[in-house]
Amino acid sequence: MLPCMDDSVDLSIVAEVSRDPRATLAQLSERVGLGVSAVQARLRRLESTGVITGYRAIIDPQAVGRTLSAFIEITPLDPRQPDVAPELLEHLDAIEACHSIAGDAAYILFVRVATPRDLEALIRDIRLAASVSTRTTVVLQTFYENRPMALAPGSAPG
Amino acid sequence: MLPCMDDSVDLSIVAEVSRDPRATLAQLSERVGLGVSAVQARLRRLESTGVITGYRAIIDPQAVGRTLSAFIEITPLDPRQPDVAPELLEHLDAIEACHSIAGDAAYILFVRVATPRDLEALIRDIRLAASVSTRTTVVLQTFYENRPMALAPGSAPG
DNA sequence: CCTGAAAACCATGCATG
DNA sequence: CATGCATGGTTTTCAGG
Repeated sequence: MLPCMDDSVDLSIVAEVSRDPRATLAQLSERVGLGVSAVQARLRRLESTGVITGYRAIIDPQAVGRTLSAFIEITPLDPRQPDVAPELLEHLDAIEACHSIAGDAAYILFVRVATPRDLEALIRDIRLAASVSTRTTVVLQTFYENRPMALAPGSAPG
Repeated sequence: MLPCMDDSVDLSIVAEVSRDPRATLAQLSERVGLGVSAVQARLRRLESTGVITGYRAIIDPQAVGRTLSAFIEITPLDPRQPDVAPELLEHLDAIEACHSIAGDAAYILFVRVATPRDLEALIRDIRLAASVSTRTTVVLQTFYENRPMALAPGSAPG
């Protein structure tokens, strides 16, 4: 199933709700120039068809004690084994993202922990849980992240 | 300024609003066991002190035509130059995140584009805008991303 | 700092162009 | 598929503990 959008009004709704998902339907409706009920119906369709897959608050990692973040590239020790590493690691909640990549490693993770010792423990857990070697790159400073997608009209092929 | 939280009620609010920022104050208030007004006041304080820095809708990249994502490591051609690359690249809205890292490269970017040709153009733009060399790792599959932070009580040092 | 209540506002469903 | 209205729920503010 490949979710898809109808027109530029949907695109505007997605752009607005992407930036400010707590806006009221009334606010959205005047920003996109449509009645409240119409906006509500479209928003619900965008949610149920999987264009909008969820909502998040963005939390300052410092404020919740996750001061250290890192990228961890992982490679299965046994190259014949199937691609089960992501499932084997899913329970480790320090892992924020997991992608398979075209490069030296098989996967890359983005993780957040409190201390270097927590990072050490996490790496050990990852190695044990998924039987992989790891290569860790520590983040020194985050300039920006979670930037909302810029959705120019016409940038979405049907 | 280092934002910080008072107690476990704030932590619960952050955890809940992180997972579901469109929940009503009434819903939050029964999840954390406090009156609606108290929850509202705390939520506003968490926002104004920078613990909650914003809200986002999570959009299926496929649905908006961003089918290709990648990590781009960049290194300034002139190692003496100050750390201006992040500002020089900020206008490129295909860039979702920018971190400085401890590793071979100086920075790592996470980017989303529509096509390989767009990626090619983006890499050229990055090289020109910031006078950097690049090393690109294409994402083949995203297993998960944007996972909400798990906030166990007591995991946030004061 | 929390509570509770009054007023303004918003979401929701349905009937209608 | 969009609109406008009625209604029940939600947010907001403020007085009081």
